[in-house]
Amino acid sequence: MTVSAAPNLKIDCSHCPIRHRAVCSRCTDEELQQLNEIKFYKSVPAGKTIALRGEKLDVVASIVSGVATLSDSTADGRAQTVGLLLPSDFIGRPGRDSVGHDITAITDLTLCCFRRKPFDELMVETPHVRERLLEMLVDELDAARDWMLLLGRMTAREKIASFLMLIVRRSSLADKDGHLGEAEIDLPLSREEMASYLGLTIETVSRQLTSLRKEGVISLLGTRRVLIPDMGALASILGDEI
Amino acid sequence: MTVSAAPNLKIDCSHCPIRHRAVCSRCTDEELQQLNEIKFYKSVPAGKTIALRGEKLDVVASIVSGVATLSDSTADGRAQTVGLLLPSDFIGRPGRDSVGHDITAITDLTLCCFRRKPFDELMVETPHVRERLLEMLVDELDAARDWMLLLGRMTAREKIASFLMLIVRRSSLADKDGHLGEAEIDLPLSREEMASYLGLTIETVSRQLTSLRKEGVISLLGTRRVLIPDMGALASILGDEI
DNA sequence: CGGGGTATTGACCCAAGTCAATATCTGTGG
DNA sequence: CCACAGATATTGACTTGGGTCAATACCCCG
Repeated sequence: MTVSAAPNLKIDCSHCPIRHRAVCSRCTDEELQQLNEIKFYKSVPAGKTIALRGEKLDVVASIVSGVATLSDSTADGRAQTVGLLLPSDFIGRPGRDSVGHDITAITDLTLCCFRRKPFDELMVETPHVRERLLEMLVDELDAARDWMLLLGRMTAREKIASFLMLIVRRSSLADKDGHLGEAEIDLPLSREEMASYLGLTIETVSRQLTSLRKEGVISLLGTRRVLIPDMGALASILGDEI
Repeated sequence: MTVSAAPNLKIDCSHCPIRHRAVCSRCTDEELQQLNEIKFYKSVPAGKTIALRGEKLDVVASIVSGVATLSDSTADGRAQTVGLLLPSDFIGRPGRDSVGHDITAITDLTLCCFRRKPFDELMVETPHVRERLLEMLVDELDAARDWMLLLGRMTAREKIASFLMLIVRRSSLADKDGHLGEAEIDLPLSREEMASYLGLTIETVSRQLTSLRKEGVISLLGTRRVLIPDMGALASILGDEI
């Protein structure tokens, strides 16, 4: 899944799989050329902590492939995943040189990195990057708030259904909707990671998946692959009647 | 608490109580003058819905005084407050002309408003506004994610303690810290609104406040006023040992 | 001083957590 | 290719924190 064993090999932006969604999506060919000159790829192995809350991080990056999480935890160690970073998502907070939450590679990652200084300079000159970053930030804020509804008010069953729908939505790389018939997805997270993201325990995640399977809402093809024969049935769990 | 019965009376920016925290806090005198020309005040009565999710809103605003909330709800009506808007906070999403979540005035509000179009134009010209808005957005995203930890992992007791500490932090207008001895605050929210913000029910909020009172961690002076004789005791509920 | 909203308190219940026992994958070395 | 070990996932039995339902109490404000 990673682009190459040679970590610093650049692929041309025009062939980049996240070209149309990432922070560079609005750029002209000329602007892409500028980005191309300062970018560098980096591979991160699964499980690696990229940065801890408060640490300095003098690179920003787009996720080209793989999955990372943002997480926070209480003083006694209870952990909550507060953000899921999928391909095209951006790592780094504009205007801040430290990270707000722990960043962890869940799978092997390929990152398209920029040193903060040249990136910030470039942001001043190329409004297309600046505007897209602002837009992505606003989207993330909305998504975080939507997730607050899930964490604060939804039942375990609704949380699982919401998560499956999120993965369906994000796993079709193009944003063509549809998704009203059948869908088949690979879960990017283990049961433990799902539990952390949904504010549940492993056992409850497992039980709810089993229960949805027994009701025929989903089929489990191995432990990570899920077939959803009817997205409408899943949506109706959230009361979104068709 | 509102500035005036005449809603459109402008006060001069240099005397504005939120001058040093709001979106205009970085502005030079000259830039303030520009803002001053296009701003207008508006009063909103307590309880009024300012906008519903998805609605167009062609003004943006800073809260000068009063409290508003952002909220979201499930199809069957369970509601979660996803953001608390206090004086100096900003209403409106840059680059979007619709709102992402329901906005409600909790108390009477005084807003410092700008029509979106002239504000957007001004943002292009005055980097100080643009940068401050970006910074505020990043802060809001961090705060939303911190709240996800509260909603997903904290006990009712910890939620209440966190909320009280948040109000202590925000109610001292200046950001001088300290807050390790005594503090006395006015709760800006009713029990119901607190419950909505904390992902609890009214009854649980009430019971936890009673329990903290019985233990001497807080004193309730009437229903809205809280005396905290020792902030350290409150902080230790979150495991933040001194 | 009475009435509607707001808050507290009590009794009971249940969804999800905890603890514990298997079961099932996955990868490694014989 | 199989056996084995460690990690991951499932399932069961039991507990519990916080929800629900219901009865007061409180508190402004006309």
